[in-house]
Amino acid sequence: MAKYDFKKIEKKWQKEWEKQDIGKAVDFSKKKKWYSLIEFPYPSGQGLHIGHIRSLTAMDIVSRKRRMEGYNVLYPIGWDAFGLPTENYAIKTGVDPRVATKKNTENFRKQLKGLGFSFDWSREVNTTDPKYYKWTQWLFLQFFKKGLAYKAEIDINWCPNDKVGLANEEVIAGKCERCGAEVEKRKKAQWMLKITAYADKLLKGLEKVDYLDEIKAQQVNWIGRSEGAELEFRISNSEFRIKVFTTRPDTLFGATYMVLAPEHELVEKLKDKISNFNEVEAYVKTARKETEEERTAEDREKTGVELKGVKAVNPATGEEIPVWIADYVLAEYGTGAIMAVPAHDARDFSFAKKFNLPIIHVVSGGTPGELWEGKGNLVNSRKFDGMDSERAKAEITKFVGGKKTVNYHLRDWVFSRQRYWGEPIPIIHCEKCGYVPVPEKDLPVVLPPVKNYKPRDDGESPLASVVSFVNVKCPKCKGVAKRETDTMPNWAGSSWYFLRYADPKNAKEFASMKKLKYWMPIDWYNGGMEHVTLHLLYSRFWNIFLHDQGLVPTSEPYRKRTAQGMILGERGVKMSKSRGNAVNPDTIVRAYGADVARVYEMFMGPFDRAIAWDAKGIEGVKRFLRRTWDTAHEKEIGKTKNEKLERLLAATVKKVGEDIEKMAFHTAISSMMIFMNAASDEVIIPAGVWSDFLKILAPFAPHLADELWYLLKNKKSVHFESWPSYDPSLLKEEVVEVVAQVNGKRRGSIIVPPNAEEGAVKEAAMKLETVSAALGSAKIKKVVYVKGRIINLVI
RNA sequence: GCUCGGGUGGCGGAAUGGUAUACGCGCAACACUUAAAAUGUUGUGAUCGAAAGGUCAUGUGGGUUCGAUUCCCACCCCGAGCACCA
Repeated sequence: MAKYDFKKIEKKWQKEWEKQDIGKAVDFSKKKKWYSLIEFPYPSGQGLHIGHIRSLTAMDIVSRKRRMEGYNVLYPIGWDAFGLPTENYAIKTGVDPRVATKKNTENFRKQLKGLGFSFDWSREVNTTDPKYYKWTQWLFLQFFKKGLAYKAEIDINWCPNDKVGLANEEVIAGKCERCGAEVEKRKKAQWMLKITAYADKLLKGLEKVDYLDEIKAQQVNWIGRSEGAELEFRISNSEFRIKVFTTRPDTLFGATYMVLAPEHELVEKLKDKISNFNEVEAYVKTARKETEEERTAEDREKTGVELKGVKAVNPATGEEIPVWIADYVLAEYGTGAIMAVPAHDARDFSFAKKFNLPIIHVVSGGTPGELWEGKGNLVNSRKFDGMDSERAKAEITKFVGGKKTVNYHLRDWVFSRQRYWGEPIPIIHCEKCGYVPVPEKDLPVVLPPVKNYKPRDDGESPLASVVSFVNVKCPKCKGVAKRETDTMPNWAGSSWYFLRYADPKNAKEFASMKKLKYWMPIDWYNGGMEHVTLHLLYSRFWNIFLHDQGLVPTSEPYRKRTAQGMILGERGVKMSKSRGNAVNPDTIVRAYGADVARVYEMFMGPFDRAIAWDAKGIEGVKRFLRRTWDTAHEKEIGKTKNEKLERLLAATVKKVGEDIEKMAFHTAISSMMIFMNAASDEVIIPAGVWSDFLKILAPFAPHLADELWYLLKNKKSVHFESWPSYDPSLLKEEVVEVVAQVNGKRRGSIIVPPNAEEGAVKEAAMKLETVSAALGSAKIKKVVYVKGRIINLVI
């Protein structure tokens, strides 16, 4: 018997599949369509990560099963190739990112092909290809034309040492990742996308999609919808008013002071009235310098300064209350100002304690003088006394002429990067005409070559140094104008790549409506947990927006979204180069083969849970596949009747089919192992049983399954076969073991037909010595009989 | 603090109201071998027992039930995400 030579087999079938184009997705096929998606990888210099295999294998299994079920399947692949690591590599070595990207994608392609994934390679996309990013730019302009892309002064992370604007992920604990210098905030005009305009749609859309609960929860959390009221407070002896947002208008009578964010515009406007303005100014300055890290640190002592000389009037009581500034109030949220109700808000409470501000209890519950954030009936609230707090919210809002409003934690999306390796933002700035979009015929705005990839000392992108790129004619007035030199964040290309897969070669549109109508929405999207907030939210935002413009057929892009757990290093810590515990996929594939690598990664544990790599565990899977090979060669596969095996096969087909849909791949594999263990005990295996087993094994271990399939003298690949069905009557056993219990405790068991009647079973059970011993002379009070399971005698 | 997961043998884990510990790893004994590896067979939660069998075990404490890993209540611990969001 030939040895299981996975190297030879895997190479052979990979070549054969390429020839037969088994991953080919056919546009407009009459078959039902199925679209499986994985997050397209970032082609890093390190090559494929062991974790990629887990996600890609899972969707490969689903895709292969769907093909066998008769679907026309789209399972595409591409490269999310813009981004920092390649750019940093260019800065360090001077290697053109285009060159590095080409090399890296070639390596990734080779690695992925070596794992036998059934991608439609003809639809490969690459976000750094001008033919691709032409449309990323075009899509940005659609946002611009609808007023959803705008420029605003916002804070960026600035490294004073490297003189460079940093991406959030480059700021580690408030310090520059590269040089360790303390990161500062700096104002810079940035392009923004108005995702907040879609907050409600992003929230509502979640109701009709099938995402893992924790994924939905994270999205909901991130959007952070909060219902409340906007109330106005008059400032004494002044025409100014302070607007506040509150979720607790019912506590208005307990508002004993107000707080403005240090950045609040009124601070400057009230300058003349503020007697301690020097102190105030100093506080604002420190607050501005503080890093996000410091400002939001846990258990931080509250700080603040009173605006002396300024009083606000509580609209409910008519009483004057002091106004403070403090950094616990955020300028970007709500109105940037709050009414402080120390008795019923933890933050206001600790602030009031520190600065000796009055605490007035206005909702019953808790102890007066102490914090109470729960509901109750109003007290100390004049005519509202006794009213329950829920109703009082509306009544008091009405009473003081406020209005109901909704606020979101979601912020607009900062869409500018002062970086080289990204899509140039296709905008021209003209003194006369303002921001003018680059005309469609001039797209793409191609990223020009540069000598130095490092952002400039003034914080501008290296593109700002390319004179021929910057200086252009205004498309509108033909006067002198300057090109935008900011590039897009790496989220841009990944916000719509799934649309391009439907029509990847289209030179006239980002994708044709006809093809989008055929393929969208994505039926199943799997990826990492680390992308379920931002990437998922951003791409949903783009899709919903494009749907509103009539450019894509569905509002939500993903019908179903799941996430795999991370693969950790051997002792359960994160895999990393620095820890030296990273497992190299190439080594694994070379030593064990692609099929073992695939099956092992699916067998390790529950798919959605993080799990530690186990060098020993992979041996078990190796044995399983080798045993399958041995069985195929040693046993006679032929004409025979074997009811036991037929029953087991039926149960296995059912289990594997159901488990794939639940992503319970590990139990699917364990049930195939059980079948194999039984099959290897037989001398002759019925050919039909063996064929069906190979079919259900095929999505998991596609190479081995095909090899053994051809061994049976089949002419076409197992991957063109239909997913097997099973005879449900085979699942019914002819005899069953019924456990005999006395008072719920197992005392023995009896073998009976599945439909045996209670009387007969009871009689048989009582004949058991162990049962009669347990019963003794006691009287049976009750009998609980569950057919095929248990009989419980209660005494 | 809030939200979402999770806690079961030496280890990864299975079982979603009905035989707890499937499957795999590890370990032990045996067979094959000059030997080792590989392979195969058998065993493997703890504890008492020569055995038959008993008792105890699914984070902790309570509850519902004939019966709870599974359902309910309270608590403890671990992981992930968010977080001075008014």
